[in-house]
Amino acid sequence: MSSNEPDTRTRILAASMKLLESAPTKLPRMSDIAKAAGISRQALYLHFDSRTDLLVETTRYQDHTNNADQKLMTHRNKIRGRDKLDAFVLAWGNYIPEIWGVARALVTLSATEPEAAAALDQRMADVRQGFEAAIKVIDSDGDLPPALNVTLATDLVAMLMSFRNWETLTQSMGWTQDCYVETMRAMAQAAVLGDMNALSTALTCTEHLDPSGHPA
Amino acid sequence: MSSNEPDTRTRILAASMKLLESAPTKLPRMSDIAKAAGISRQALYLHFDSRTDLLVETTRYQDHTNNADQKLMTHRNKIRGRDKLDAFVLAWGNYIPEIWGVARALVTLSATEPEAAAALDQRMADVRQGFEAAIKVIDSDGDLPPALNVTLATDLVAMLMSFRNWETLTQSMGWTQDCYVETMRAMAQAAVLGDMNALSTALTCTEHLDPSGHPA
DNA sequence: GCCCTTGCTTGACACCATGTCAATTGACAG
DNA sequence: CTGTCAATTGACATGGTGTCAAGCAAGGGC
Repeated sequence: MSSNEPDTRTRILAASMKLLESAPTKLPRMSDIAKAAGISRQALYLHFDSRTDLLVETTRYQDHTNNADQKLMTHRNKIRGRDKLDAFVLAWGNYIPEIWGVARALVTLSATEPEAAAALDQRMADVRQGFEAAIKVIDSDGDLPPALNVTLATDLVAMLMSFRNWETLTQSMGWTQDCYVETMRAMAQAAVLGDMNALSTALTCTEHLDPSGHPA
Repeated sequence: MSSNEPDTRTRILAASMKLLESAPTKLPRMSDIAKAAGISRQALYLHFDSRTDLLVETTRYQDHTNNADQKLMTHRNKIRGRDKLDAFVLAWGNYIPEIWGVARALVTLSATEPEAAAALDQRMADVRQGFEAAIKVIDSDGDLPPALNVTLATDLVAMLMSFRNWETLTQSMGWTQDCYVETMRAMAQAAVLGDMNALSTALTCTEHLDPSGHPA
C-alpha cells in the first residue's frame, strides 16, 4: 500500500506546491497546508522544522517533479556559444512560469527569513551558472565584444532574466509569455553579442501590446 | 517654539526614515520606530492608521525632503529624445541608492499589504512615465527603431531600471554605483536606439569586477 | 493474544507583533 | 479654574508560528 499511497511528507509537499501554484500572490498559512494535506497543523512539524524549511523543501520538490535539470540542459547540444545562450534563455524563460508561485513565496519569505534568502540566492546562483557556461563559450568563440568580460556579461544577462523581471513584464505590464521570451532573447543577444538585428525579431510583440496593453 | 521643535508627526516620519535607511534589510517594528521618535508605541496610532500607512507616508516624506521632483526633472533641459533618456537614466539611477532602504521596506510590505502594493505601483508608474516622456520624443525624432513602439520600449527600459535590478547588481553582484549607471545607460541606449557602440563605454566597469567581484 | 513502536491526533499554551481601548496626566489657553 | 489636546500607561483582542504532553490506532515481532 505504501507503493500506491504516497507517504505523508510527500503529500505535504504536494499540497504545499499546489497551494502556492494555484494562488501565487497569497502565501498560505501552515493550517492551510495542513488542511490541504489532510493532516493536523501540528503534524507538519513532525516532518519540517519550520514554515521556511517546508517552503524551501517545496521548491526542491517542485524542481524534482518538474525535471528542472533536464529542461534546463537543452543547451548541452549546442556547439556555438551564441546558440547555447539562446537555448538557455529559452529554456529558463519558459521554465519561470512553472515555478512562479513557489518562487514568489520564497522571495516573500526571504525578506524576513535568512534561510529562505539563502535558498533563493542558491537558486539564482544556479541559473547564473547556466548563463555563465554559455557566455564562456561565446568568449572562447571570440564573439564577446571587447568592452565586456565574462563576469560582467553574465551579471547582465542574469539580471535581465531574473524572476522579478519576468514578473514585472508578464504580470504587471501584461506581456505575453511568447513576447517576453522573444524580447529577452533579443536583448540578451544584443547585450552580449552586440548583435543588434536580433532586436528586430521582437517585432512580434508590438501587435499584442498596442491595443489592450497596460492594466495599470 | 513650534518653529524650532518639529511636530510629532514629522519626528515620527524622520525616525522611521532614518531607521529604514540605516538598516535597509530589516524592517523595524512599530515599537522600534516609537522608541526612535521618543514617544510611546500607541501614540503612533494617533498619527497614522497602521504600520502600512506610516510606511507609505514615510516614502512621501522622503521624496519631499530629498527634492525628488527636482532631481528627476533634469531631462527637461534636453531637446533630443536620446539626451532626455540619458538624463533620466542618470537621474533615476543615481536617485535609487538614496531611497533604497525605504523602497525596500515598501516592497517587503507590499507582499502582504495591498495598500503598500498600491503605493509601490504608483511609484513605479511615476518612474515609467519619466521614461515614456523621453521615449516619445525619441519616437518623434524618428530615432526609434521600426521594431519597437513607444509602449514596448518604455516597458523595456522601465524594467531595466527597476529598483530590483539595481539591488541585484549593486548589492548581490557587487557592482559599483558608477558601473551600474554607466552600464544601464548603455543598455538603455542599445535597447531603445539600436545604438550598439554605447556598450563599449561600459568598459569602465571591467576593472572593478574582474579581481574582487562576487561575494556569492 | 500481548506488547511495543511509530505516526498521527487533540487540546493547551508560550511568544510576538499589530492594533484597540479606557483611564490618566500634564501643559497650555481662555 | 476649567476645558481641551496630546501623549502616557496598562490591559487586552487577534492571528499566526512553534512547542508540549497525553492519548489513540495500526502493525509487527514474539
